[in-house]
Amino acid sequence: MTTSARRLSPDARRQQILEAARALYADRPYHRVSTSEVARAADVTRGLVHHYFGTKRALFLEAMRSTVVMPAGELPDDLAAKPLAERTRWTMDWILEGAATYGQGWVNVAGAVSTEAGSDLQELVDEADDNAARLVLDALALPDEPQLRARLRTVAPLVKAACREWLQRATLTRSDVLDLTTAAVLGVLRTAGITGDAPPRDDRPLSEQPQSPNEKEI
Amino acid sequence: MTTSARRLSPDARRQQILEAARALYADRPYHRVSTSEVARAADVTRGLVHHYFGTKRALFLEAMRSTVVMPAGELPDDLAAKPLAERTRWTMDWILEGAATYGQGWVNVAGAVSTEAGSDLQELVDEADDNAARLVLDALALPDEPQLRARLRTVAPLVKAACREWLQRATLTRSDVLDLTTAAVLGVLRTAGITGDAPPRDDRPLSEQPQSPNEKEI
DNA sequence: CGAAGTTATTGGCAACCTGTCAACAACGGC
DNA sequence: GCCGTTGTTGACAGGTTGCCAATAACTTCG
Repeated sequence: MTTSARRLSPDARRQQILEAARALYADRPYHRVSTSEVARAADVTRGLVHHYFGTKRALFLEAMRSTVVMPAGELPDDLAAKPLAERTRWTMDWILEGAATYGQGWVNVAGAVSTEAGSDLQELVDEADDNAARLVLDALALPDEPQLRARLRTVAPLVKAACREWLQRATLTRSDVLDLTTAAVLGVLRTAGITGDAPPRDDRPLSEQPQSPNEKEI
Repeated sequence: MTTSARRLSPDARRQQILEAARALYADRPYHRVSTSEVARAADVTRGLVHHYFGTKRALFLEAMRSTVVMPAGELPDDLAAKPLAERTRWTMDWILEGAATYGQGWVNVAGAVSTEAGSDLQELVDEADDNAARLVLDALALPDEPQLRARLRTVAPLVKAACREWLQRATLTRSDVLDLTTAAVLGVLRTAGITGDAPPRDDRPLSEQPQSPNEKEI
């Protein structure tokens, strides 16, 4: 309840409004929170909200950005020598730890509905997933090749879905999710020729699998 | 331009309006399509739209439901005898085939942004993912246990993300996605103790993996 | 210390949107 | 052809967004 009848530094005001918006969007979706409400919650005029953020959508996006990004803690770096499987498991455990504490927002924001391809929200979530992928690559001491990162990006939504099954539906336990996500990451990495403890020579586990039914390229 | 000045059967009108809504929502998000526009596109009055669907949100959800559901084609059932890995690969290939043709909508609808936990859209997407999971279980001739289905539900968003990487970003090829999703499904199944009857080159299961760092139950 | 300049903040205006309802008119049955 | 049924319309009320000129708070300078 900061007394806010008077003048404030632009940064402070922005922050104050953003905080109010975050709180409101935390339990109601976009189209059910009006700028008037945000303004009232921040104890300012509606005009001021538009003065700082221009449009309601911009405010929403900026409010979301802070909850979507993975909370970057520091992971133990003493596991550089351990085998890939173990490193992966540690990393996933570390991510789950973050999801359980900070990640209410990160888990809930599962993606974007936006048949429109270049949606603003889609971009935001994609950015967050890309960050998560890069983060995992770094934790596993793997090279940051774009193709490899693309593969890991696809795992991010799986992790989020698994966390929802665990935290919201309680259909899976924490160790279930740990097993699940670890297996997924390792499986995906293996398709990129990364098997960890095996020598860098790609032993192509999928190569000996049956031919695809309708194998059209691209 | 169907002449629609005159009376129509309720079903026909509903369908007509729904189609118009689908077309509009196909390239613009919810909050940027007004009911007036839908009405104009359907060549009816705005009042009629509300008469049939009550609220704009209801119209939106009903329009989405048709694009979110996986197009259920028939899969070849002559692979009952083949090993699990091959069955999985066939199934994923079949899903990718559907995604490439019908699934523009299914792929784009990646999830729901809705910090609000019980969002209507979230429910819709969850329902679709659950259907997909059940579908895969059926294709793989696996028992439909709730726990197993929960695990497979988490793979659905990964498949969608992979399809987006393939179809929209072109960062992965079709066979990349096929490898990726197959590996993910197999990995996830393995965590449920399903290794495929025969021991198929099951190199390193999770059993001999290192203990979890902070293994807190639930 | 007072005046002038900055600029954060306000209040209200205009356009739009959603949801509702009574009135109208097209169609089918008798 | 008349009449009841019902698909369809037009308009009204409340609420929302975006914008802008006016105002007032704070700072700086003479």
